[in-house]
Amino acid sequence: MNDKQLTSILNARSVKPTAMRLLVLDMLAQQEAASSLSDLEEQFDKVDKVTLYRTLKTFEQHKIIHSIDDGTGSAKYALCSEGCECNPGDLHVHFHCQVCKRTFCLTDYTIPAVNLPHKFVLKEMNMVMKGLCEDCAG
Amino acid sequence: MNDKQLTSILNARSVKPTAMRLLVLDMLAQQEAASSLSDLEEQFDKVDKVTLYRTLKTFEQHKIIHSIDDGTGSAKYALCSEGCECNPGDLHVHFHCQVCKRTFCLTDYTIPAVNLPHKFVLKEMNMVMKGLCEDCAG
DNA sequence: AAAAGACATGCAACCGATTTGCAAAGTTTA
DNA sequence: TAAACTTTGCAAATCGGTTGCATGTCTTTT
Ligand SMILES: [Mn+2]
Ligand SMILES: [Mn+2]
Ligand SMILES: [Zn+2]
Ligand SMILES: [Zn+2]
Repeated sequence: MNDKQLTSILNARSVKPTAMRLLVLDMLAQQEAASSLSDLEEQFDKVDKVTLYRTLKTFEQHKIIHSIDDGTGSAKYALCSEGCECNPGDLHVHFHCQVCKRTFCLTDYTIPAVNLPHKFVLKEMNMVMKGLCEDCAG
Repeated sequence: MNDKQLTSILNARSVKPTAMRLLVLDMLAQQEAASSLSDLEEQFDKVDKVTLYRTLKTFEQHKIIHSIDDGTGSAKYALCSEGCECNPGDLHVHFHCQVCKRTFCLTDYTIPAVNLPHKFVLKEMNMVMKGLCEDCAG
């Protein structure tokens, strides 16, 4: 993705397009699986972990990325689709491969509805499937 | 639950019923919501966190309890139902209340099936709903 | 019963992921 | 330009979870 496109994503979410943010956004856009803070840190020649951390926080707050709790103990991050508001209706299932350890957004798989007990109010959901991904299932 | 019942639960899962284990199991049986290590620690007058930790690990390995990753950063534990083998089929949905911070087992709500993309193999699942529990929804 | 073995417990210290504090650098505003 | 605000970098703290190791307890063997 070119600089113009990256900048416009940030602008659309009212996040100032600093050099650092453009770099991080670009890197996120290149990933095929969701990335942890450490994953991203490794892919930079030199970057401050805390700045990266805060950049991700900012992105998350402005719905540029969403964080995924796949149960591994380290949060993963992936780009939100354009116009995503991270509402329960927008949410998709995530898949964590136990072999290659990658976590994928199954963006076409919406989380099935569960009707809760009486009076419970639903605000958020998290659904993670674990097993073998297509590459590892052989 | 009386000592005899607690002992038989442990025996049924081949876990030696030590004084400590009986105490912990009794405490778990009294909870209406899933408990974290710290939750349990607070409820004892005096207990070593590591011993408590290892007791929970042992219980989990022997399927006396299951652990719940509700996304709060601290694992919660709750008793398994009798004869539970923690298979994908046995699994139920969990609900975390964002107000009172309690996490509940919705034992009657099985996780709905999602048919994964071609070649993906499912081994485990985790589904957590978040929002307001019946007490907090008012 | 004494010795040996096996398992359980307690305390200290470590670990990885995340978060905070604070000062320096960079930007925007007046 | 000077003040005000935001972003960045480095150090250090926090937090939940985990490991190492010595001690205690209970069981089995001699
Ligand atoms: Mn996703
Ligand atoms: Mn449960
Ligand atoms: Zn894989
Ligand atoms: Zn509640």
